[in-house]
Amino acid sequence: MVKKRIRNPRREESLSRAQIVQASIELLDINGEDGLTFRALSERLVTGAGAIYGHVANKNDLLTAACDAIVARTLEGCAAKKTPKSNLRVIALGLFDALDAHPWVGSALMRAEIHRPMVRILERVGQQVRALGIAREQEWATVAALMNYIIGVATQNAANGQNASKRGIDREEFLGSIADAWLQLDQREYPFTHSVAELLPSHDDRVDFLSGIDLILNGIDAAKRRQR
Amino acid sequence: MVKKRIRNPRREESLSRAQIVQASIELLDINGEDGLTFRALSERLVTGAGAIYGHVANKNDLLTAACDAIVARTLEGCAAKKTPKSNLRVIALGLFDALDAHPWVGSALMRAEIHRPMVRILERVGQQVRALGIAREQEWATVAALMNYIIGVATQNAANGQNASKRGIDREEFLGSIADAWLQLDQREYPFTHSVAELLPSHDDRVDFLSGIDLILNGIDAAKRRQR
DNA sequence: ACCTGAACACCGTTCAAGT
DNA sequence: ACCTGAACACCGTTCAAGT
Repeated sequence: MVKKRIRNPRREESLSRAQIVQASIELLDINGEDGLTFRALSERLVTGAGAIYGHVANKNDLLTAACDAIVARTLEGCAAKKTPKSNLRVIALGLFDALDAHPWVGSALMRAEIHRPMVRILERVGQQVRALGIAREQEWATVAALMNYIIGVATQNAANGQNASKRGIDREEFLGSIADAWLQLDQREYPFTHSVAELLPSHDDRVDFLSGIDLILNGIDAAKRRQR
Repeated sequence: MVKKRIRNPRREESLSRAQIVQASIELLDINGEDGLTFRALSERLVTGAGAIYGHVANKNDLLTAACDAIVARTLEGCAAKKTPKSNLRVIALGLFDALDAHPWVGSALMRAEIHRPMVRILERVGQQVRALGIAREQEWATVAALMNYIIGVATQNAANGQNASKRGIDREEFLGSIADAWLQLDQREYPFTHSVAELLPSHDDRVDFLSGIDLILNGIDAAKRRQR
């Protein structure tokens, strides 16, 4: 008896890159970084794994595109309508919340090279820093300080939330377990870590995040004062 | 004819975790992040792949341990003997150079959770920030700003160097290719990015890195002045 | 007790075959 | 021209078999 291979019929409408990117975002939101595989993706799109390669160069390209879509949407929602400082706070908080909602974006953003999504953030932050009117030689370092602070702290915060929910506990409980680990370290070797361990579980992430932004903005003011 | 399975003789001295971590560092230095596989590692250690699991929980544990070894060695070389500000500069530059020499450390450091290597850096930076004598409520944000700046910028710099050498060009040429890509963006949508593109290839990474550190330290001074 | 290495259940990516 | 899906060359991890 000959086995008859039954091949699924050809899909009627062709795939689009936007469709693929949107499905990727959904998979990443549901299952995190590991949730994005070509098998899961082709199943969700009801197509063959190979078909995706017609619209996307490889997995890294796909992850970058998904990340870029989130960043673009987020920044669109942050109109620059007030003072530069207040605009910077709005951008920072917008990204903070976006990374919290899509925890995989943080690590995608930090993956090597200065990709398109990074350039979007660079441009938005850079415009506002320039509007502050500081010396050109200081601009680059200032923008770098702000961007790294925003992305670094927001990514860490998102990872904390994700780790907590993965273990079925809330953020405070999760931070408490980290604090416990810190308190087990040798007190003489780790005095600073010991002393901040107690504060860790109860601190308000968004408030602390914003006060760090203000700290850097104060540094900018100090630099401006000095150059006069 | 019966095939006689020839099994390699049992290794005489047992494996140690330190040996495994050192071999991992060597693989990572040679071939980057992808260079670390259990097959390559067991070949280098002349053992079976499974044997490694007696000393290491999984691949992530192994990568963290390798990263931790580099960070620990680096910080040991940064004795805190002068003023807090100057100590912070020494620590920052030490990490900058270590990540440049081992480009895989940056991404390992940024991988989720606040691991041991991160705590080492937290402690060193925290001690010096505390010595600056700022208000306790500001400490956390200050330390976060410094740590994220140091790790973020150093990681980006290391990735640039690695990407350049991977493509057989030098750092300046590589940054030049990024600048070209930036100049292709719509000038009206990306005015800031356009205006800094020219400066990108020629800027001195270490000098810019240090001036960012000073910017944050200035913010600390400003905060201190305000609280008096 | 600890190592050995085949086996397992996955990956990303390719490409002949189909429509 | 574009999709389909088996095949390929890898992974990390496990575990029966060996010493």
